[in-house]
Amino acid sequence: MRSYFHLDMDAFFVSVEELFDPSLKGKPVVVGGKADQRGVVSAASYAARKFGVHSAMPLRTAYKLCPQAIFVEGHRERYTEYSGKVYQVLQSFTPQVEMASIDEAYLDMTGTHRLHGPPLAAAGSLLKSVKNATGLNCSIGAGSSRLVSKIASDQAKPHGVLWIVPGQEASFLAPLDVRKIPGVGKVTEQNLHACGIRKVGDLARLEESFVEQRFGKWGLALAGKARGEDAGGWFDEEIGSETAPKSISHENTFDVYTADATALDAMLVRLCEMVARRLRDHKMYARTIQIKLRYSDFSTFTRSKTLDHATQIDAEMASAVRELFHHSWTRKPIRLLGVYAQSLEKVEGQASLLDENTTDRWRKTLAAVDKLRDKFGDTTVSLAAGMNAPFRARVHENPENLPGKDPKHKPK
DNA sequence: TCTGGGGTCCTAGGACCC
DNA sequence: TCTGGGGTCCTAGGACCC
Repeated sequence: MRSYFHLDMDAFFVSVEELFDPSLKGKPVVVGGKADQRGVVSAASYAARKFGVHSAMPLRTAYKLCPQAIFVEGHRERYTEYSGKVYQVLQSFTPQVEMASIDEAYLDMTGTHRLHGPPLAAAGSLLKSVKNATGLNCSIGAGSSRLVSKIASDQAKPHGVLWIVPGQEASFLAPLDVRKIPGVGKVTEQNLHACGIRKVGDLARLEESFVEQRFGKWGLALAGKARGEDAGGWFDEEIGSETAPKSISHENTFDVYTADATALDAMLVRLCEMVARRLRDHKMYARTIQIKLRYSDFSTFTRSKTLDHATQIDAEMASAVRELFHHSWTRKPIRLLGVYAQSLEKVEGQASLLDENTTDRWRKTLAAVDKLRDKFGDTTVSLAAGMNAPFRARVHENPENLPGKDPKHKPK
């Protein structure tokens, strides 16, 4: 019998902000941006949730529901730092740890009974260790599958522990709404409701053949989940197995919608630079390049192109992106632009369009550019001219970016 | 309700090949 | 020139998660 923990931080972003500003404690707090900004709620404190505020909700809606809430900008670096601290605690508890996102982790506890004792006691002491080391609350679910432990941690919130005794999985799951199953969102919930399926128990009772013909291949996986099994897909993978990224992307929503070709081009190039930089950091190459356009009416289009060789060079990406963009843009004002790198490979494309010599010069140029950006900030060096002037990187004469002006980027 | 940004996975049609 | 079937790649879109 296998044994898993799922640990989930309670209102993670809000709790980290409270560490830096204790006056926020107990108050309705919304992390994500100012109340009148375009954007959505990243996290809401429990006090704010009482007013119906929840993550992914537009900030303006949150303000209407709870005008007295304190709206704060997020601090990504802080969350990453504290996520790392949590990971350290978990690592010292057992090596079989996998962070599933910035604020949750799975632990494979199989065979740790002699070391840590029964699940409930082990989870309780882990909860305390996390609190002591970070000052943050979490909740832990324990069960015989990753899926059951995940659903259990959700039921345990806030700051609780819930162990589903082996054999009791079905009776634990049966009364829960189908929406509690990870992977069942708004649409699937509606589809299930339309068949009269509201509770996990309703789903578990159905014939497999019926579920398969009604919901396709993953309907089968769904039926398995209703019984608490890690059936197929991601849940089946071993805990701690390092996986390389499958895609790398950046997108930007404009404060003011724009149809200005120069501004749009500059944004596309910037997005390419950010994506290509991260490809180089991962030592990966992309064979498929995709763009995303969103117009002011929120209609959204994607266009992609598979290159004959994989690349990690800004200007090669930019030229593919420009081509895609100019073939799809209707010249209406744009709300969002995105650039995506897919079909990632660990090795460089063989049939590069550029000859060896050129490729090599690029490599050196980009390595130098990456260093400059590390030192002076991402916007210091731009290859905005792209293919037209590939080796004339421009250092902006912006005093903000010069050494010594910004204490964050002290020259070495 | 007036909707961010980073991802993963799945589906489905068409091209193309054997 | 009326037309099989399977496999793989490419492309577009969408559901879902945090």
